Amino acid sequence: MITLGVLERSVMNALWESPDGLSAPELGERLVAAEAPAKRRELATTTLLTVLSRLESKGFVSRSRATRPHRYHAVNSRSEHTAELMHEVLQLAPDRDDALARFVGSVSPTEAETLRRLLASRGTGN
Amino acid sequence: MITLGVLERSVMNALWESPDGLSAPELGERLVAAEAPAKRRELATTTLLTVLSRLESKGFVSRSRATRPHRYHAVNSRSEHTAELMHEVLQLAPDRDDALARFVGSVSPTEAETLRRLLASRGTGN
DNA sequence: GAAGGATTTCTACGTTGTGTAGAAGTCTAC
DNA sequence: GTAGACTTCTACACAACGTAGAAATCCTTC
Repeated sequence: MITLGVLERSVMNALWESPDGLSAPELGERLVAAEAPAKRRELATTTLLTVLSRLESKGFVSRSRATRPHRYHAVNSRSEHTAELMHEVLQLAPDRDDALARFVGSVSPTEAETLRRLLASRGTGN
Repeated sequence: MITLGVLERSVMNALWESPDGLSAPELGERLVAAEAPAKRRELATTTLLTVLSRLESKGFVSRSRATRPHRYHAVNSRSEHTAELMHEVLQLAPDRDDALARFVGSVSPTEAETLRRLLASRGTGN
């Protein structure tokens, strides 16, 4: 399964919260700001560029070369990403229905309600 | 997130399909049998023991030292494991409801039906 | 249109997780 | 108590990730 390292995840989080995308230097600012003051630390811009390139290869990030500090965007929203991951996980199980049952059995009542509403608005599917 | 390597996953699959657990040599047999004939290949028993130990550290496997070839059991069923993973993924998203919505939006009609049935039998939750 | 600084790409190294298994140690049946 | 089965220890290769300097490229300005 495609998984992300801790820095990669921070980067994605920053991008997900920036609808207009970010340049590498802007990204740097966001990341320091997001860190707990105790362990704030600068990351070299080249470091971020490397990570962004890798995320681009993985298909999580797209880059616009139009402007000079290139701008990077998250390809999918965080919700889409999460949903996709959940599907990947589910796909790995041969006993999908059973897994779904376990999953539903362990969601919070609030989430169960959300699910019900969503399924209702989806139509019966039959 | 806790993720498994490809051999680790094969091992877990074998264990999930063996309610009575497996010893390392038994596990070896299962694994060769499960491989496509083209690339069948023996794994040294020590290799399997290493992997099993690591899985034990990760909490996925328990071992019984009562008998001499130790017996290894999966701690959780595959469905439980899958459901747990799905929860982990969901937990990482700050916008859980949104992620759930995306998820539900992309399940197959059959799965949607399954979900409805499961949610119905769960009670309203209110 | 050449120079200089900003930006990106290339290259590289340390660390960690996983696959792999031999060597060394331990246990049990005889 | 010893041989052989079994386990633990140790080790190495390889990939992914974090990290960043060196080298190359690209605008801007003179």
